[in-house]
Formats: sequence, C-alpha cells, structure tokens
Amino acid sequence: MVQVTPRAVQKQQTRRLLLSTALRLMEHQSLGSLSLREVTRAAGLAPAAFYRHFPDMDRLGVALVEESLEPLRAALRAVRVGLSDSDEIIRQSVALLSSTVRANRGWFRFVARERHGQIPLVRLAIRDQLRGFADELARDLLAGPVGAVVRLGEWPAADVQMLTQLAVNQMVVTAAALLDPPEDDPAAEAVILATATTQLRLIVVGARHWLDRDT
Amino acid sequence: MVQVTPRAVQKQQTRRLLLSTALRLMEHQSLGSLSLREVTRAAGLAPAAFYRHFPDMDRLGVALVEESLEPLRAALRAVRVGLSDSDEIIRQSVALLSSTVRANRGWFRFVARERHGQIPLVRLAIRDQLRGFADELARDLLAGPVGAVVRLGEWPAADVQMLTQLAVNQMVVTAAALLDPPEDDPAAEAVILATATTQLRLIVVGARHWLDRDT
DNA sequence: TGTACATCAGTGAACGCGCGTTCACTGATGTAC
DNA sequence: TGTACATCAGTGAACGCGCGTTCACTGATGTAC
Repeated sequence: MVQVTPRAVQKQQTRRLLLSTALRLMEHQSLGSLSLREVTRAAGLAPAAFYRHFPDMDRLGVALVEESLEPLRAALRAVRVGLSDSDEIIRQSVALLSSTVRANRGWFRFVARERHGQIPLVRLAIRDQLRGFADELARDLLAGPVGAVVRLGEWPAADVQMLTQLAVNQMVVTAAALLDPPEDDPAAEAVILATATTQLRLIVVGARHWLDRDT
Repeated sequence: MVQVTPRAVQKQQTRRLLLSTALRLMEHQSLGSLSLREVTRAAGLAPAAFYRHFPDMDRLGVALVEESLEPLRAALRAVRVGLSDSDEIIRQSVALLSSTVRANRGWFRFVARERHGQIPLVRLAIRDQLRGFADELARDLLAGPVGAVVRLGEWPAADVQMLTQLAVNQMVVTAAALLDPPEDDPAAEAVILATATTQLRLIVVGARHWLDRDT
C-alpha cells in the first residue's frame, strides 16, 4: 500500500526534487562525474539527506531511467495516435522525432550519454527501456496505417524487431546530435533534421521493398 | 622538423605509454571520471610528469581520438580493398564490421562512450573524425562494385553523405552493443550480429530502390 | 479530543582520502667550441 | 675528441579542496490509547 500521510507526500516531493535536480545538472556532465554533494547542494539539502532516498548515485541514475520513461512513453503514444492513414509517414515520423526531443531534452541527453556510459546498472536499465520502446513501437506500427503500407503483418517477428530497434537507435542518435551545442552554424539544426529525414526515408524505402528484396 | 634525438624518441614513447594506459583504464570508466593520477600511477610515472605531454586530461582525450584514427583507418581500407565485385555486399560488410571491432575494441568503446560524453572538445574531435570516416567510405563506395549496384554515381551528393553517415552510425552503435558485457546469454553476441546484419540488409535494400522510390 | 511516546526526514559537524596543480630539484642528454 | 654549459623529461614533496560516508541530533509528523 502506498503511503499518503503528509510526511510520505513530502518525502516523495524531495525524492522528485533530487531526481530533477540531478537531471538538470547533467546537462554539462555525466552521471559518473556528478557528485552526491553537487546534487544535494543544488537541491538545497544537506548531503546526508540523500541517503534517505537512494543508497548511492548509481541507484539515483537507475531511478532516473525508470521514472523518466513514463512521461516520455505517454508523449510518444500521444503523437502516434495522431497519425492518420495518409502516405506522409516520413514527414510525420520526423515531426514526431523533433517534437519529442524538444519536449524531453534532458531525458534524451541523459539517455544518449549514459547509454554507453560508465555505470553498468544504468546501461542495463537503459537497454531494457529502449527495448521496451522498440516493442511498443512495433505493436503500434502493426496496428496502424504504416504497418499496412509496408505489409508488416507478413514480416517474420525478428525482422519487425530489427526494424523498430533500428528506428529507436536512429531516434536516439539524432536526438543526441540535436542536443549537442550545434557549433557556430545557426543552420546546423536544420541540417541535422534534413539528414535524419532522408535517413528515415531510406529506411522506409527499405521496409517497403523488404518482402520482395530478392526479386 | 621532427626531432630524432634519443631524448625525443624517449619522450614520444612516454607519450604513447600515457595514451595507451589511459585507453586501457577506460575499459570500465569514462574519460571524465579518469584521473590524471590514475593514469600516471598505472604508467609508472610521477603525476607531474603528465604535464610534459598534455596540459590536462581533456587534451589527452583529444589526442587519443586523433592518434587512434590512423591504425583504424588503415584497417578499414585494407578490408575494403578485399571486396570483390560479387553480390555478397552485406555478408562482407558485416564481416568487416565484426573483425574491425574485434581488432580495435578499446578504441570503439572509447568512441561509443565519449561521442556523447561530457567533454566538449572530445565530442567535437570524434564528430570530425566520424565525418572523415563517412567521407572516406563514400569515396570507396563510389569507386567500387557496391556503388555500381545501387547506382551511387547518380545520387545527389547529400544523399550519398546521408547514406554513409547512417552506415557509420550503425557501425558505432553495433560495436558498442558488442562491447557491452553481453549479459548472461552466451549467444548474445550472435544475436547482436544477426540483428546488425539484417539492419544493414534493410539499408542496402533501401539504397537499391532509392532512385525509384517514388514509383 | 488530548496526551504520551515512536517514527523518521532532514541536519550539521567530522573523518580520512584522492584529487589537480605548483615548485624546486636531479641527472641524463644535447650542443657549442 | 674532450670539456663546459644548457636543456628538459621526470621526481617527490607540498598545498588546498571537494568528495562520500558516519554519526548523534532535532523536531515535525504519526500512532496508540
């Protein structure tokens, strides 16, 4: 049973404060170099208060992976529901990518950085969550107009997984590129989005011809 | 003029020792959390000796990016030269990917981790080098049998860039997946390679139909 | 409702430690003659 | 070739600092009666 006493509510607020503060501080550093004291200092707490919520920073990282997933998953599904049965699969996919990154900058930066970062527990948690994203995308595609266009229902299950993993990978990589200080060029972001669009288009072309690839 | 006195030779050896020691130590941590003292300790030097070679750890990271490129570039070109005019583009591409990662584990891990890591100078250096890889791949493809199959010569230049960047991205991501402790499953590596093979195949299918994608 | 005790989120001081950087130094190597 | 001075890669001690973790504590909140 979840505690709903004022004290328990306050504790949850402090916990969320620690998580959001850590995410904010990681704009310019990795989890591995973020110190417990930095987080509590920025959150306005004594260092020792940290231990009422997490045994160490690694576990805070894992919690960040798990608890950031929910709003992001909701955002992704909401945009996907808007997909009509038109042929503009690609334009809508890139719009989805772009808007989702915009609305979840901190989380994407965190995932891009820690996905291959130094903390094994966090890497594992991210890998699991990305697999979940890919699975969910697969389900949505199979049920929607995009799946119909490329006849996804006729694909071997392993191939569907491969496709959605490729899409999720490209999403994360593109997001990371968008989040990196886009050098001096003010048009850098447009270039990145244009490249991502074309790459996605190539993948969709590949998907369209997947079943007749040997002819 | 390059110095060739015994003293200069010794200095270069020490410099290379620092670089290789740092790369080895980064198997389990990121550059941002690797300390100058750890590197000099593992290299058998006094901490202050570091400053004879690099102003700080960030610059060592940049040097690592730049100086690891050469052997890797040589390895990549050597394998590509072996490509005959057969249709087995994909099998050879994955063999290339797999063998190259095997022969350059440390470097791939470093690139995968620091590409989105916390040190801007290193991120920038890696981005430049990956762009160089993509450009070189584009040149080789245009001149070779693969380019002929997909009529790469008729593609807009931006599309060729997009394709080779996608390939390089996938290479780095797959390499990172291979390098991560492959969980408990002993067949995990085979699964990763199979997925990478299929993804590459999808990309090639997309490339084959790229010019007639609107028909 | 009021009281008396229990819980526990957060405090603040203290600890030992490894860090990056500085500095004057040593002694082998290099150079001018 | 031999000598006398210059260079400079690497040393070792020292510094001040922020770190993670511990501990006894405080005082508001919770609970039993």
